[in-house]
Amino acid sequence: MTDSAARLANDFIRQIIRRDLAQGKNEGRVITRFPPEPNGFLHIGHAKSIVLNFGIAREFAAADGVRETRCHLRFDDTNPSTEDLRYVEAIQEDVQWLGYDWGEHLYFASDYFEEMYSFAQELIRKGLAYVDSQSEKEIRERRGTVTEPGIPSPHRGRSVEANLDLFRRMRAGEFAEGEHVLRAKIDMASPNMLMRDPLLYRIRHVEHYRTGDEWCIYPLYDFAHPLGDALEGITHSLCTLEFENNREVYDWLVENTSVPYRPHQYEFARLNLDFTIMSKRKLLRLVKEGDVEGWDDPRMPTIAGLRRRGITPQAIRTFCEMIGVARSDSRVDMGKLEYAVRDDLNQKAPRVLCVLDPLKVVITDWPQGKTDELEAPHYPHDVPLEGSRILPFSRELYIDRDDFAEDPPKGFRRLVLGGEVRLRYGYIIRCQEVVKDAQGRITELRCTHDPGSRGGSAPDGRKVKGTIHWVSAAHALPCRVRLYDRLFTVPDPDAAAAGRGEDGDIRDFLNPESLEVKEGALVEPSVADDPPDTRYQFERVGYFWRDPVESEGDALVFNRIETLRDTWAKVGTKLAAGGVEREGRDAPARRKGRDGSEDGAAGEPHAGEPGAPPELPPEVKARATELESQFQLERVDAEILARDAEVERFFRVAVEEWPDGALPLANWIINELPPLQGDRPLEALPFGPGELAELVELVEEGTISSSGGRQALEVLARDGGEPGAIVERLDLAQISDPTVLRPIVLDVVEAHPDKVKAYMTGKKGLMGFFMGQVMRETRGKANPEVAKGLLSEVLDG
RNA sequence: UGGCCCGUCGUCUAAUGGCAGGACACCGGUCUUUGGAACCGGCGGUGGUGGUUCGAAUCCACCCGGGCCAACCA
Repeated sequence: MTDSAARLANDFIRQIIRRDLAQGKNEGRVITRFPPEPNGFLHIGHAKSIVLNFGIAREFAAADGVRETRCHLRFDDTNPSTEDLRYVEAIQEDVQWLGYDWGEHLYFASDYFEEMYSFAQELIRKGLAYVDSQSEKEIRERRGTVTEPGIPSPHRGRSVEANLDLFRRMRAGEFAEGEHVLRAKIDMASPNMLMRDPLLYRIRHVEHYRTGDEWCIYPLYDFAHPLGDALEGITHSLCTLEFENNREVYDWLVENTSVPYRPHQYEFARLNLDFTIMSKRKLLRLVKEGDVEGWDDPRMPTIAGLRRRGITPQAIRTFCEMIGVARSDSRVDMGKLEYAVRDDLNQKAPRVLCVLDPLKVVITDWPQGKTDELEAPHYPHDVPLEGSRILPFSRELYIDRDDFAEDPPKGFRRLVLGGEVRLRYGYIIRCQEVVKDAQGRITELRCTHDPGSRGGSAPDGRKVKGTIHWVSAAHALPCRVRLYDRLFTVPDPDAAAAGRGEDGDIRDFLNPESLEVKEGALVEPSVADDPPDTRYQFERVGYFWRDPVESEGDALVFNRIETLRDTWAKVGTKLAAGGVEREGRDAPARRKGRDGSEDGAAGEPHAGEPGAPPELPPEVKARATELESQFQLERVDAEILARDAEVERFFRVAVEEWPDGALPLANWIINELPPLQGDRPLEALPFGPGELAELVELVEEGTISSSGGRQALEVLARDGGEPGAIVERLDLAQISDPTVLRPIVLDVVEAHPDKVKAYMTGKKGLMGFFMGQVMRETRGKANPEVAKGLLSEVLDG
């Protein structure tokens, strides 16, 4: 597998969509949405969501059984005090720049205010919402805590008429902010805090950037979001993990209002990237406090920042596909983004020469005033693009200061006194003399050249290890180069700040060296003719492009998009670590690895001790003891059965049906039933203890295999029925006859000669593979002992 | 602490009861007029303990660790 990106993504969300499609849900529609709040700029975490949502719409358009796919852009603008048109515009620009198109499906939650108002009235009429007139503080205090239930509002019992009237007057502007709110009437004792009568509407006498002063009541997220989704016919509403608890409210709302569609919410892990932050609020603060130059500062993780830095939309999309989509909290290594950026630019960036820190080189045997025009290709041999430019070569040149060493570290392949080096596309030169100023600083190198090496190849075929970049002093263009590094000094600034307690501040972990400006850099003259948005590789240095903001007019200001991989810098770091006083080029500039992670974990707590059994209510314990002695069950099993009276009853009735089957019945009830049960109560199952007993007995007596038993149980749990009949209908009778099984076993073995060889040479784990094949062939009907015996007979000789 | 969710190489992510695989990173090598790219090879993982099963990363129980929830934010 050389191209992982080519492999179609199959994350859990796409699996759900495929499943829904296969089951004919939503009439073959796959409709997603990206729902930003216009209260800040989008960042790379949003890019993950954009690529997911728009990517799904694009991808599934061609899938089987699909009638329609699309992805909406919906502004979730229900909070007038933080939102602004300027953000709406910036967000649209960012989404488009990333390469996505919402077509005509641009929506605003604020466009639904009237409809939402009607849904609120509907809830009131159904007795499912009420106007609460407690103060904000009272509401908060009476919500209870995670361990204690809340206290119902004294206004919870208001009549439908009173609620309707009050709500109408809220809208009419008769009340001040905070005087009343509209609340859903759900459950003040719910273990899910969000279900404790969530607020639906609040009064805000604030002008909304779109609806002006048309409204003075505004819906809250929990109310507006599901309704917006439903109104737009969203089928799969994808959001991040922190909204997990909100799903219960979401479902409650779409089930209790007469919305046209029934959308479903699925949550995935938001993106966390090392050495940066993703909170819009915190990013806004960096902007406001001047820590960065704006939302589009190239150090920012914002789309605008990445764009200004020079990163391409393709690189961001690739990155998003590389990191995948899952449900576990994660933190992605910067290296992954860097890889995506380099991989993209390597394929398209023309190569040019630029000297960041110039050191003068005089070619003493080069005639004064003579200029040689060298043709240099824009791309290396392995990039399939054409193009070249002219590189002027003259007596006075500049090279980068760290491409010369008076006292070279081991392995140094660049210029040294008395040594040779190749000037890229130019000549091989030899350093004859080092000129220093009064302070001992090197000011000039005096070199001679090999006239026969024009273009860089030695006429006599001698090996010149080093090749360095250079510019001609008389022709080079002065420029400013901005080198960016990570914004923070620690991988997880939020955690680091939190680790400092109350007054922890992420700004304490800002990297003071996140921007280094090279004022006196010199770039080859050819760049003057290029389009201003050209992304270059400055050979041996990194990828750069002209800063679109600072490069007004002729000013040449370059941003470093990304460094090149630099194995020499790594050697330098290692040498330094080994106590050798040497530094590779740039070595200290980039901190690799997870330094700064502070507090080394001392004294890991030990996991896995058996641990005291959970403290059960005495009554449960007593019933467990009873079960334990009555049926000779293991204590743990007895307790599991006793924990739920309904489960215990189920078990007891089943045992009545089959008195000898207590143990297997307990096993099946404990281990096999729960996953099939889902969230249905036992009583809601389409079968009872009698059927289970019958089924388990069929397994125990060998009529069907345990695998067959599980298959039958699946059917039983789904459709109900009579076990014997199911076994009959599905043809699940166990195959224990060796004469029947043997040919199947032989077939399986013959079909996999390579596996057999591997097995013979010791890979015994393959027995599971062969068993699996036999089971597959027999649809789980093979008697495992017999099959295994046969297999072992064949394979082990 | 109540509820919900999540634990797979250093990192991200597959395997949906049947061979623990890929990517990034790292290490070594080949090649090289970029210490780039490419290519080849290597290192390295199912949090723990029990149980169910012929077979468990996957199902069950407990433990450990992590996340989210007590805004009139989203």
